[in-house]
This record gives sequence, structure tokens and C-alpha cells, in this order.
Amino acid sequence: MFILEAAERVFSQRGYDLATMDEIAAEAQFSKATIYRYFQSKRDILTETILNFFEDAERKLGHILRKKATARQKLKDTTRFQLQYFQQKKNISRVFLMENSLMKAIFHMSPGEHNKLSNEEKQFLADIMARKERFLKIMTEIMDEGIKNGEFRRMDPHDAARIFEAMLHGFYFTKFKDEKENSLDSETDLIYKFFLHGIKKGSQS
Amino acid sequence: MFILEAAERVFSQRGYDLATMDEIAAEAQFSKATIYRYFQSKRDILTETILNFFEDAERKLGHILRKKATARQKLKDTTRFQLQYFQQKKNISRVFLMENSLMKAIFHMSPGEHNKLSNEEKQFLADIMARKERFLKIMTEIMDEGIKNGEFRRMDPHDAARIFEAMLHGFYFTKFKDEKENSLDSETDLIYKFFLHGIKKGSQS
Amino acid sequence: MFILEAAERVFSQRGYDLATMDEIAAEAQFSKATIYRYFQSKRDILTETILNFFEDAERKLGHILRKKATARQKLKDTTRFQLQYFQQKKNISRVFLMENSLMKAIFHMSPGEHNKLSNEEKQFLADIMARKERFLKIMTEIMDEGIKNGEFRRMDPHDAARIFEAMLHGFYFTKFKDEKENSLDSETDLIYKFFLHGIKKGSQS
Amino acid sequence: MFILEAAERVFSQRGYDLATMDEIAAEAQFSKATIYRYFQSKRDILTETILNFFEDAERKLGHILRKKATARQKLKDTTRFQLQYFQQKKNISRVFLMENSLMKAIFHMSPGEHNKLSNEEKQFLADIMARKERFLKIMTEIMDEGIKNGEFRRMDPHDAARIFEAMLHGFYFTKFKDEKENSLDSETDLIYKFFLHGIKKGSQS
DNA sequence: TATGAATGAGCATTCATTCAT
DNA sequence: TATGAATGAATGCTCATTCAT
Repeated sequence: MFILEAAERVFSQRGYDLATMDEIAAEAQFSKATIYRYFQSKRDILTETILNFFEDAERKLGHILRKKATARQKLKDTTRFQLQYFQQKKNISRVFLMENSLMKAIFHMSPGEHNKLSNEEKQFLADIMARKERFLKIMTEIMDEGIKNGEFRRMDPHDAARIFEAMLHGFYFTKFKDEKENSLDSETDLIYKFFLHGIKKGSQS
Repeated sequence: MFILEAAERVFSQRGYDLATMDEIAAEAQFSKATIYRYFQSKRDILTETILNFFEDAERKLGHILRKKATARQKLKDTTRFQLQYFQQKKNISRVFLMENSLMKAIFHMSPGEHNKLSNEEKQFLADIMARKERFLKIMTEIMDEGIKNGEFRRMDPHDAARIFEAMLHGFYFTKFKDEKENSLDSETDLIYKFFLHGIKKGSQS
Repeated sequence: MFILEAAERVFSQRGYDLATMDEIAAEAQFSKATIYRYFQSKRDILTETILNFFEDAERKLGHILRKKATARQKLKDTTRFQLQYFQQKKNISRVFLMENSLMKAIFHMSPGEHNKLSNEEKQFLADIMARKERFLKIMTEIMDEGIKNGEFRRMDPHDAARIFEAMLHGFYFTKFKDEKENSLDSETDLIYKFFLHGIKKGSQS
Repeated sequence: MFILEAAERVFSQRGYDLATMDEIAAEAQFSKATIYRYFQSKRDILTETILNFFEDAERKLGHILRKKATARQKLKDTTRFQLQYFQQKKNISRVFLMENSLMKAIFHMSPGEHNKLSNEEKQFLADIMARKERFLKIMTEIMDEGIKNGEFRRMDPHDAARIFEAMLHGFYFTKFKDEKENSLDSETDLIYKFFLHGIKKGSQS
């Protein structure tokens, strides 16, 4: 659907709040009314956009996991893939990962306030969290594999997966876009190595 | 200035876009008009807020650096401090680190478009980047210290600092607020260890 | 025409302003475009609906008039019929009798402004007024009959008809729909008696 | 408050649905934003307008009731007052008495659906119904007085009051505005007489 | 004949900002 | 210094109507 692609572009560049339906419509080269024939609301468009993004990423990550390769190789491939995927879909990843107005609901909500959300919203949040969890699970499996076959040290694979994801996301969102984008390869290498070896002396075999 | 504190609270809870001048004024217990006597615009308030935040954090980080301790200890203290500081000022850190509408200017701007920014904005952005760099420099010094005294392996200390910051930020912003907040200590430990040892087998001495 | 019936249902439940062409189309199980093949505009549909309503009511009233019965009996039958007819077609009667947006043209229009109406609209208004007048004429005939044969006192039969209609309409539109709907019979009785005897002492023979 | 007066004028001429905030603002010679400083919503404005109308009318009716006069005289005065008041405030009476979009809630709502209304709306409806009932009560008292002192025949005074109100409202809303407005006196007379004597022969003493 | 797709013109509401006092 | 009042410019969303097929 062209509309979703247009929306993705606009959300990316402007963020959810600042993006206007007028802009999305203009980008999609449709009238606003037409947009509303296909989506019920701005929020709805964001929802679909994010879900799309996730589904796509999950599918692709799955491919890597199923390859025959050492856990290390998979980890490296994964690193590379995510860096590149975030870069390519930078816009929507950013929206998804930290869009305030939406995520506010998730992030800034004391447990007791969860009721304030509409059922639809709860459904959506549950959906997102489930997908995030599945995403994490894939990474956890790689860690587990590596531990079992002796490539990685004994550790909680889920913790390792979390830290790894944190590092990736942090790396991505920390860097200023203006920075002369280092090659994907060198960035992959940087992260992969640090994550593998740590910084302690003697760690590096 | 009370206004800035009030603004920090509001920005934190609502995000820059969703925060309204009415809310800020109400929180500051002043009239909107009064707010405008002290600040030129909403953007201006954000600017000051962020600068404050940075200055404060930098000062505190500096204390840690100047203590007599091993680099490892400093790293651990730093980890702990940042986790706790982000937590305490969670809102404003979030606003600062990734507030779309503002950061958009930084992040989503192709080199050629830099002219679109007003001089004021350029000044502000330069200011922020400089502070971020100073922040990173402090971390770099810790890394350097550790490398020189043999605590850490030989590596680019600036890269290490970047990766470390990425990990911290990513960790913080990755976690869903609802998660039963693990103790600061255990979180500190988790991050510190992974960063120190990496995941490779045999890395852990 | 099925469309008109569907429209009548929708106008009834939602009122002219709130009724949307989408609703009418859905109710008629046609596409909006198809509706527009048969009617030029929403207004046009209302027009036809009202005219239908009137024609139907007039025909049925005529039957009562032509029956052989005392004027009193006819009056009572008329009362009953109108109460029941309004009830059955409650929606459209309401729309017709006082739908603001349309009737505005009639009701809230100083003599001088009459020109603002299109010829079509003028035609329509003239049509409606004529029908209303015919309606009233039927009632007037009943009054006249009763006066002439001594059932009713001497009075202006047209005035009597007007008052009667006013009472009926007022009664109908005054009652809140939630009210436990009294039986048609008892309502008929209530109105009929008051109109016949008035409230003065000694009036009731 | 000027805004309410302006709103009353606009609602009257255009009806609730068709009235736009732009129109109300223009009529009040304020900007829309200013209107919103004083009223929370369009609905809110209508609410206040109607409540005002009712309060005012009730107060004035009360005066008549408390005068020393025969019940008949009071009835006549009441008739006159209401005709004139409706005329003067024709606009808002119409809106109140039959505005579809609002009254829909009251009129077209099966008992079970009452929950769909917000608490505010329920409050408002309850308020209106209470006022309507009080209004009716005043009329009922006049009827009762007349019955007790022998001016009126024995009857249910509440029924009589209802029929009377129905007649008045029906009369008012039945008449086409274009009609050469008969003098208030002659209209008062017409209604009063019919209601007092009925149409039966011999009723007139 | 029938319709899915498309839209222009609006509408209620919000908000950063200004200004008279 | 402090503020209540006022507003221009948006913004998300709706709806009667048109048109290509």
C-alpha cells in the first residue's frame, strides 16, 4: 500500500506528533479524505506502519538464525543486519523505538494507570510487546546455541540478548546523523568485537 | 529558576510536543505571560532545560573521574551513576536523548540542509554537541587510564567510550517502564560485567 | 422505491443533519453512487420523503372523512389515526414537522429574504404548504360538519382545526420517548375529551 | 455574557448542527479561540443557553402564579406570557424543544441505551427534564387551584396541564413564520377560549 | 445500471504567542 | 513584575458529491 510507505516516510522525518495528515496525504499524493478511506485514524496508520516494520524485520532475522553457521557468525550477521536495517528504515525504527507520544503510553504509565488505555490500545501495546519479545527470543537462541557449543561463556542467554540489543539500539540512536557514516562493515566490526571480548585485559585471546 | 524546574517536570512527563505552555505555566504557578517574560519561546525553555541537565550531569561525572580509584571502579561507579541519573531524570534524559521534534534538526538533516537552521539554532546544536563530546571525553579518559595501567586491553579508548555509552543508553531506553525495576545494583552489575568481559568463552578470567 | 424507504428510516433515526449519505446507502444496500443516480442531492431525498409521507397521510385521512359517522366520531377517529400515524412514522413526522435545517428556510425567513431561495426550493415549499393546507382543510370540513349538525358549538371551523392540530402535534412532540407509552386508546381519549369539553366547570354535560 | 447571547442568536437561526463555531465567534465578535476560553465545547454552549432560557422562563412564570387572581385569569396570563416568550426567544425555544441532534438523545433512545450517554450528558438531560417537570408543575398548580375553587371542572390537573402545554407548543411550532402574525392578544384569546370551553355545543355557558 | 475510489470544503478544537493593563 | 484576555494558524477528521470504469 502506497499510503503506508508515504506515511513511513513522513513519520520518519517528522515524528508522529509533528507529522500531519496533510503531509502524509501530500506525500502519498492523495487527498486527506482518501487516506481516511483506508485508515481510521492517524494512530491507526502508525500502528500499521510499526507492525509492518516488525513483521518484516522478524522474518529477515529468522533467515539468519536458520542458516548453518557458528553462533559467532550468526551474531555478527545479526549485528550487521540490524545496523543496516535500522539505517534503511531509520525513520520508522526511531518512531517505533522511542516515539514519545505513543510510547509514553508504555513507558510512562504506572501499572495502576493501565486501565486508562482503550482496549484497542491495549491490544496494540500487547502486540508490540509480544513482537519485541519474539525478537529478543531469536537473539536469545543464538546466545544459547553459542553457550552450548562452547563458543560463548556460561551466562544467562536472555541477559546477553538484552545487553546486545541495548548496545545496538544505543549505538544507532546515539550517533548523530551528520557523522560521516562509517562503513557498515567497520561499525559491525566495532560492535561485534566489543560485545564478544569486552574490554578487560587478557580477554582477547 | 523555578520555571525551568517546572518545565523539566512537564517535558519529562509529556514530552516536548505534548507539553503545552499552559501546563508548564500551571506547574510553575505562574501565568503564561509571565513565562514569556523569562523565555522567548517554548523551544527556548527546552534549550535551557537540556543545557541545565547536561551541566549538572557533567559536573557530577567529573567528581567520579577525579576520585582515587582503579579505572574499573570508576567505570562501575560511572555505570551506576548514569543509570541512576537517567532514572531520576528519566524524563528529561529521554527528551534530551531523542526528543524527535528537536533532535530532528540534528538527526534528520542532510549536510546540505544545515543552512535552514537559524543562527540561534545552530548555536544551540553546536553547544549540545560540544557538551556531548565533553561527556564522552570524560568516559574516554577513564578508558585511557585503564588501558595505560593495564586494567583494560589495548583498544581505541574513544571507541570504547562510545560503545559504553551506547550500551547504557540503549539499556535504559530499551526497558519497558512497567518491568519490575531491578535494583540499581543488579543492573549496574549486569552492564558492567558484560562490558568488561564480553561474551566469549575464556574471556572471563 | 427502496431508496426512499431506507432514507425514511435513516432520517427518522438520525435526523436530516446527522444522517449521512453513507448511512442511507448502507441502509438501502446500494452504493452511494447509485443513490446519486436516482436523486440529485441529499436535500432532494428529503423532499421526496416528505412528499411521500404527506401524500400517504392525506389519503388515509380522506378515508375517515368519507365514512358515514357523526362529526364527533370522525374527530375521535382522526385523533386516533394521527397519534398512531405519527407514532409509526415518528421519525419522519418529526423531520417533517420541525427539521430545522430544512424548515429553517420556511420558518426563519423574513419576507424579504424569500428571493434567496432557488426556484426549485420555492416550488418545494409551495408544495408543502399546499399539502399542509389541504390537510388542515380536511379537518376543517369535519369541524364544519359538526357545527352544522349541531354537534359542535358555533365557531370558526378553521380556527378549531388549527387548534386541534396544534394540540395533537404538541402532544406528540412534547412527550419524552422514554415515558411509558400510554395506550393509544387512553391517549386518544385524553386529547379528544379535552378538546371536546374544555376545562371549564359545567362544560361537561 | 455576550457570547451566550450571540450563541443564542446563531443557534436559533441555524440550529445546533448547522451552527458553526465560526459563526458563533463572528456573531460574538470574538475569535474562536476566545470562545473556547469560556466554554469547553459547542455542546457546552448549547447547554448553558438552554439552561439560561429555562431559568428565566421559570422565574417569570412564577410571578404570574403568585399574583392574586382567579385561576382563569392566571391561565390567560400564562397563555399570553408563553406565546410572547416563545415568540421573543423563538430561536432558542425551538432549539430546546425539538433540536434533533441533542434531543435525539432523549427522544430516540430505548431505555436500555441510556448508558451510552456520558455522565455529563446524563446530568444535563436530568437537569432539563427536572426543569421541564417544574415548569409543568407550575401549570398543574394553576389547574388545581381552579378545580378547587370551582372555576374548572373536576379533572386530573396534571393531564390538563400537559394538554395545555401541548396546545401552546403545538400552536407555536405549527404556525409558519411567514404568516401575518396575528396580534398576541387575538392568539391568546383563541387558545384560551378553546382550551376553556372545548368545542362541544352547549359547553359555552 | 452500478460502484469503488477520490476529493474539496468544512468543522470542532488546540496551542504558542501577544498585548493592554 | 505579573497577568487575564485574545487570537492566527493549525490539525485530525467528516461528508456530500463526482467520476472513471
